[in-house]
Order: sequence, then structure tokens, then C-alpha cells
Amino acid sequence: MYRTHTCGELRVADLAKNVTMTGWVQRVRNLGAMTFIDLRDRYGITQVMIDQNSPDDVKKTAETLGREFVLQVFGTVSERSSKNPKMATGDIEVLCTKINVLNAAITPPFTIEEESDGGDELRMKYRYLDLRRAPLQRNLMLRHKMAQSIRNYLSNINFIEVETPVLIKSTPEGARDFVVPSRMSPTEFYALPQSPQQLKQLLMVAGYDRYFQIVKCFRDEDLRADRQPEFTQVDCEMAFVEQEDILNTFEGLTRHLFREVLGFDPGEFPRMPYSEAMEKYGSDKPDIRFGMQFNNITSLAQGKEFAVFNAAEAVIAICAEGCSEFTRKQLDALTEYVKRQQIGAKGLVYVKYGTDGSLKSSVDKFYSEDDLREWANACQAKPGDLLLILSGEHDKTLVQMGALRLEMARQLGLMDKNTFKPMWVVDFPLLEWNEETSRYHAMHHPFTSPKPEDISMLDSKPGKVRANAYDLVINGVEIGGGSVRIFDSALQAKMFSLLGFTPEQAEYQFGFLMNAFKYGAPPHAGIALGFDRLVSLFAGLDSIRDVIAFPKNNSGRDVMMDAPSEISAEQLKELCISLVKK
RNA sequence: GGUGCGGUAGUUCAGUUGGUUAGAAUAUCGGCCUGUCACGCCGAGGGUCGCGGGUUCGAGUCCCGUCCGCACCGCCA
Repeated sequence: MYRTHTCGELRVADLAKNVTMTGWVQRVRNLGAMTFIDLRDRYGITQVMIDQNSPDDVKKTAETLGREFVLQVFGTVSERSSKNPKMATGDIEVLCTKINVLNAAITPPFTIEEESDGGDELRMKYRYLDLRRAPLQRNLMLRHKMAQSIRNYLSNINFIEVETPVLIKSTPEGARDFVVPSRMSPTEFYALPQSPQQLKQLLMVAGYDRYFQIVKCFRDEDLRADRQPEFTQVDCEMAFVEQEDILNTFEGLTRHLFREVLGFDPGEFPRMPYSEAMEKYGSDKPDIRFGMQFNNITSLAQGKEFAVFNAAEAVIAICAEGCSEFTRKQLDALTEYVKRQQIGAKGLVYVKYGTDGSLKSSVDKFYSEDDLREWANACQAKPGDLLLILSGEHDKTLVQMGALRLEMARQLGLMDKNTFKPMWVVDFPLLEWNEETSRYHAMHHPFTSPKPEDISMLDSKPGKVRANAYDLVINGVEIGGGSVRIFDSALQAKMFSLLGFTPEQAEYQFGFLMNAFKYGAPPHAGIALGFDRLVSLFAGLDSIRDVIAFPKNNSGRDVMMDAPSEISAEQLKELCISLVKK
């Protein structure tokens, strides 16, 4: 037996016990006649003490120890003469009687402590060392706890977890597929699932009316702090349900997680139609931890001499509370911010509503103080506030203002990591016009059901048709999305034709699903939650990388094992693949 | 594909207007130290300034190219 106790469990109650512990050397403090060793495992740190009365071989071994050596320590639990209230085990230490060096270690390239001195790149290359650090261990334990909690909750309400294959068929819609060559069918390829969408719908046809799976999904697209090429979804589907049933079930799951993991109940989730989210927040994933909703002042702003507003489709204002004292420098910086290529506004108009009731703007030449007061009233501004105004094409201006609103919230510290405001965004458009391909694309996916009352517009105004589709949004992060599915093969065929598929193409790509629907498909609907994002949100992190054990870097590389990599000529030959230089 | 920021000791960073031998902290190594727990004190070693080219009497510093990292836009049904 290697150990009797972990490094996190000994207390005063254990005094005088003979114990054996294993772990890594966090630090050695040699004071001359006495030496302290901090021994660490994933349960904590315990101090090991060696003094003049210790056996000679123990004293000799102690001199050879370095950081991250793996030790087995034998000793007696004793009370410290000077205690450390900052440590859980700070009242005791282990008087060492014997040390086995189980393994020596070379000096690690960065410090393995709560706050490492290593940069992101280096810590990624030596991920197994970074994972020894307490913050990463806490993240992975949180992830485990949340996964357990989800499995328990869903199992208790009759969901079963079913594994679906990872080697499946490539589909043209949506993200780029990762593709795997087939040795036994040369010239043909598997694709890794972007999500098990069709498979879970087939499970509904098969009668497994409550399915879930915590499952890896793959998308060959560029990365972000919250996007990895392989990521984990809580994938769910239910049969004989309507949208309302899905929203209630998964609001229940999410609230359960908040209660069980974070210890509070966020209350009922508000619901907001997509159109309202865009008009009020300029985003389909509004952060409602703070206000600054949009005010459309187009009619108030037009009809004067200011050509920019007169020519604009929309003039949108937000009110930044208590910001009337913003300096010229700050306002210039905000103007630069909205003019950045990423945002693309032409300029920024401001109105300072002074604490003395005065109104000063960057467009005083064109508007009287009374005009400005009307704007301020429309925005419910108070003395001391600042109005920020953007104008231009309607949809673009909303999105630009959405970015400015978030930037203001960052500057004003309104994004509190300990506040959680979940919500549902509902009634998404069914289709989205794509300029590049000059056709409609499914906004969610091609199996999404239109709202029954909008079906009549499918031919006349396809862009206006709303879908029975919904997103779960928490603090401005898209945590999940789903829809009621089409279960009628005629309607599904119509959708494919709207999306520009010929019947032959639809048959080739989705024939197995359409065929299955002919054998008695139940009404069904589902949702998928981004598990990495949910964990990182609960952990208070902006990036999902630190809740994933072995993530990819910004370029999609695993810098630890150096993947992707070239493969041998033999492997290529076996797969009948020849490479073309780019 | 694009925009921005960055790349200097093992590590995290500083380095002024282009000018002597490129610094600090930390880590590492050696010495001293009986209550440390970010131990303390003394000392030592440690540099292809990402890479290539250019301007210059002289480049870490300026210019061009390139590679890499991070954030974002496009993209992500």
C-alpha cells in the first residue's frame, strides 16, 4: 500500500497517528538544522518536518530533493508549534521517519502554484504540469460535478443516455466537417459529427422518447476563446412534446445546476422574441445583467439640418448612467472604438446631460437644447447621464450599438461574474439570406419547424417566416439552442427545396432521415447545451480552454503532442491518398 | 481571408531620441541559518533580443518581409 492518507485530510484529531503519504514536492524550506517539505497531491498540501533528531538517511535524502519529486513519506502526525491558519492542514505536520523517492523530476519550466509565472503558450505545451495546479484541478472537478448533476437530473426524469457514432456522413449544410478517410472504401470519407442531430431524431423515430448524451462534437472552423474545434454538448431530444415542454424541462435542468453547484436559484427565465432582442440589445444573445437598452430616436432626430441623421434608416441611442463627465479623450476613444473595422460605424454622436440640467452635444450646430431634451426624455436620461448615438442602416446600426453597449458595460464594470441572468430568446427567423451563395440558409438547421401560423408565407416572404427555435442565453453567452423539428416528410421536402436542394441532392444527403420519417415519426423537439461554455460560465472564466483538460490553441493545434502532424507514405498509400502542395 | 496587440535570461517583464559591458524579479546552483510556510541573508551561473533582409559609423530600438502567440471580425446549420 503506497499511502494511508492523502495530503489534504490530516487534522489535529489525527495526532500521533503513524501515516504514509505520497505526493509531489511543492517546495523545500531548508533552515539549516531543520527542513520543511510541502507535499502536494490533488487533495491538498501537508507539511513534512525533518529536524536534527530525524534519522541520518532522511536528512541526507532531504538535501537531494527538488521541486516536483515524487515522494512516499512515512511519519507521525504532530501538532505544529507555529500554526498556519491559511492552510487546511495548517495545525499539524508529519514528523518524517522515512522517505522513499519514488521518482526524481527535472526542474519544471514554470511554477506550479495557485498563480503560475508561466505564460499561456508554455503552460499549454506542458499541460500535464499546468493541470497539477489547484485552479485547473478545481475547474476539472467542477466540470465533473456538473456532468454528474446533469446525468442524475435527466435520468431521474426518464431520459436515457445513448451513444451515437463518431464516424458518420458528411453534410453540406452548416460548419465545415472534419473528415476521415476510409481504408476499406478508398475514395470515400467519413465525417465527424458537428452534432448528432439526425441520429437523435432517428432515436425519436425509434421510440426512445427522452434521449440525452454528453457528447463530443466537431467543427472545422476558426477558433475563439469560447470556441474549440472539438467541444462537448449536452445533446437532448424529446418526442411528443411542444416547444413549451422543452423550455420548461431544460429551464428545470439549468436551475437545478445553479442550485446544486452554485447554491442559488436564478428564478424563472424571462423569454424574449428574437426581434425584441435585436431592437433593444442589438444582439441575439443579450446580456441582461445591466440595462442600457436601445432607444430608437429616428423620428425625433430627423427633419433638421443634420444630413447624416436625415439620410439614416435608423438613429439609435443608449443612455450611459452617470457618464456626463466623460472627457474629450474618453469620447474620442469610444469614437475610435466604433470606427474600428470590426464594428464599422462611421462616427459617434454624444449628448452630455449635465448635473446642472444643461445639454451639450457634438451636434449643437444642428439641434437646439429643446431638441436634445426630447432625445434625453425618450431615453429616460437623468441629469448626469450621457447619450451615445449611432445611425445608419437599420440592422447594421443595431449590431454596432450592441458592440458599443457591451464596451460601455466593460468600462463601467457592469459585467459582474457573480451575477447570473439566464433567459430564453425565442421566435428566431427560420431562414437567413446569404449574399455569397444568393440563397436562403437555415438559421438553425434544415430540420427546424416553421411556426404553423407563418407557414403560409413560406413561398411569398420566406425571410419573414419565424421558426419554433429557441436559445438559452446566460449573461450574453449562447449556452444552448434547439428547435421543434419537422416530422412531416412533405414539409421537410419543401424545406429542402427552399434551401436550394434538388430532390436528388436531398435524397443523397438526407435520404435515410426522410425515409425513416415515412415509418411513423413522432412529433419531436430538442436542444443542445454547450457544456464547456456552461462550465466556464459557472467557473467565472471567459475562455473555455481552462475547463478542458487538453485544449487546442488559437490555430487549432495541440501544442503538447504537436498535432496535427504528417503521416507516413505507407499510411497515405494504404488510404489511396496523394498530397497536393498548396 | 482581415484588424489590433505581443515575441528580450528557464519564466514573467523593463529597456528613454538609434550610442559604453542589455537590466529587474523570480526560478536554478553554491554557502549560512532550529519554526518556516511567498522563509531570510550572502554569492554565482544564465541572452541567436522569434527568424531573414535593409537603412546607418552604429539597430533590442527605424524600415520591409516572414514565422509564432493572444483577442476580435469574417466564418461557426
